[in-house]
Amino acid sequence: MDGFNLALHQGLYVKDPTRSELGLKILSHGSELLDTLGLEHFTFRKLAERMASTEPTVYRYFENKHRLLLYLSTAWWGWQEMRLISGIARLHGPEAKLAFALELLTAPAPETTPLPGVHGRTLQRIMVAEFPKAYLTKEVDAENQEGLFLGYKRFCAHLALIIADLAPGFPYPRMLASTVVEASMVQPYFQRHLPRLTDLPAGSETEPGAGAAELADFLRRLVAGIVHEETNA
Amino acid sequence: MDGFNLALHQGLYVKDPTRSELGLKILSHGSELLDTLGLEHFTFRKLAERMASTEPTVYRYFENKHRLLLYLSTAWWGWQEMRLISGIARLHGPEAKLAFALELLTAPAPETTPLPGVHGRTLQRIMVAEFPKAYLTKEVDAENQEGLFLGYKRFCAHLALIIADLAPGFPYPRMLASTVVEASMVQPYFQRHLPRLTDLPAGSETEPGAGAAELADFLRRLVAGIVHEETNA
DNA sequence: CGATGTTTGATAGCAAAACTATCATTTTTG
DNA sequence: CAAAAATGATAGTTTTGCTATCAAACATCG
Repeated sequence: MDGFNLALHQGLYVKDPTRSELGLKILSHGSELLDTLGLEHFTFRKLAERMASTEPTVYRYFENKHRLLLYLSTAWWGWQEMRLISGIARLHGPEAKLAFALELLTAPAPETTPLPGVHGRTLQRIMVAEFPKAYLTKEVDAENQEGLFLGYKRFCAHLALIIADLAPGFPYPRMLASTVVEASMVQPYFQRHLPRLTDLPAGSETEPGAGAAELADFLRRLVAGIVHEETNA
Repeated sequence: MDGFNLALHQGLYVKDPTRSELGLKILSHGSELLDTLGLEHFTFRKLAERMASTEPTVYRYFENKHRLLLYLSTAWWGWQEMRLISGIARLHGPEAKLAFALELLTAPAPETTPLPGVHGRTLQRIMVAEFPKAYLTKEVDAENQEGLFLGYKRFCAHLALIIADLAPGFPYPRMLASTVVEASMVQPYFQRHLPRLTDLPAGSETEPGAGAAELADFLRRLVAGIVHEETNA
């Protein structure tokens, strides 16, 4: 069963894109084009053109490009959550679980996602470059009320649980979790575009995941350091 | 001398806005409106209307709203850098310097900035909500080449130096510095809009800087923890 | 003081983006 | 086969982003 275990919040779309060929084409071509052009230059008109379809058709599935981004984000974090849960089920001890979570956050994504036709790497690049724009808007409160950020919040909550398990007395598990997750996204971006802001190796364009080990090591130290402080206090 | 010690890169503007009344009006009204509307809804047309001026006039000072954001960002980070340098000059030992830097990053900004008519709090809110959009674009490489991110990079470099001073053997001082700076921006945003992602107190709207102490404490632990690990290794 | 250059305002306009409406077709489904 | 739903085709609106033109106001310099 390669189906959709991900129950995506229905406020994300006008019409469920996973339930028709056309919808799936919007997702696959949409993610490719979004990755290529970036959210600012991406338009439904260009997407329709690329799909040999029309603008109103795209609008029948998604209210606007911002909702499409939210949809892809929720799919991403839902997938990450799923992989986290199934991955740590067989593990014992919070250290191992943390290591697994950091691996998930830092390694190149698998090509095959729960959204057929959408490549994992593409989705991952979109998340790195565009995800903050999903919540840095004036509509954030209304959209949060609608539950459109649940995917991200749940993933962070899982990580916070692992951290709390690791350091029972630590007062900021959720803050540490979201800091780690955000760092796992922004540091690879800095590595590629503003390399003086990071210590990750400037690596060539063609090797994805270069520096993943260093980044995971850094994040592990971040958590381990605080835990150590805590247990010493 | 309350003048402009901040030499802002001239690629940021078409015509230096600090050298005319009109330019200063663009900065003061521009920052207010940007804060109120957010980058997406902010337009030069609305700004001109608010200033009782015209659109082409605004374009004579800034190429587009993205450059205005870059200008305000550079002013912000230049100011922060200035305050950091002058603040730590009288301090001895990296611990005290770090504490000062974290205070700068987490406390509500002073109202008076080097840009007359631009309020510190307004600028700070703009940075929290909009700054990532300054670098999360397809033009980032070209703009970085132009030196338009020097302000941010320099501030982070200073912090990285303090961290390196604190933990000479630590291999990721720049990554830690940018992680701390980014967290100091995003956590207050989460506090207000996505509170389940943080541990900062949900506080009422009217108290700015609520949770600043907790945030600074968290960031201090983040750095101290890694240092501790390092000196133990 | 008068000529010259710069700044601003006023008006206009254009191409693209972000939608929405309508209606004819095709496809699906009961 | 009829009814309903999905898509395509076409067209149109408003807003955004940006440029062009020209005249009035203002500054400055010989």
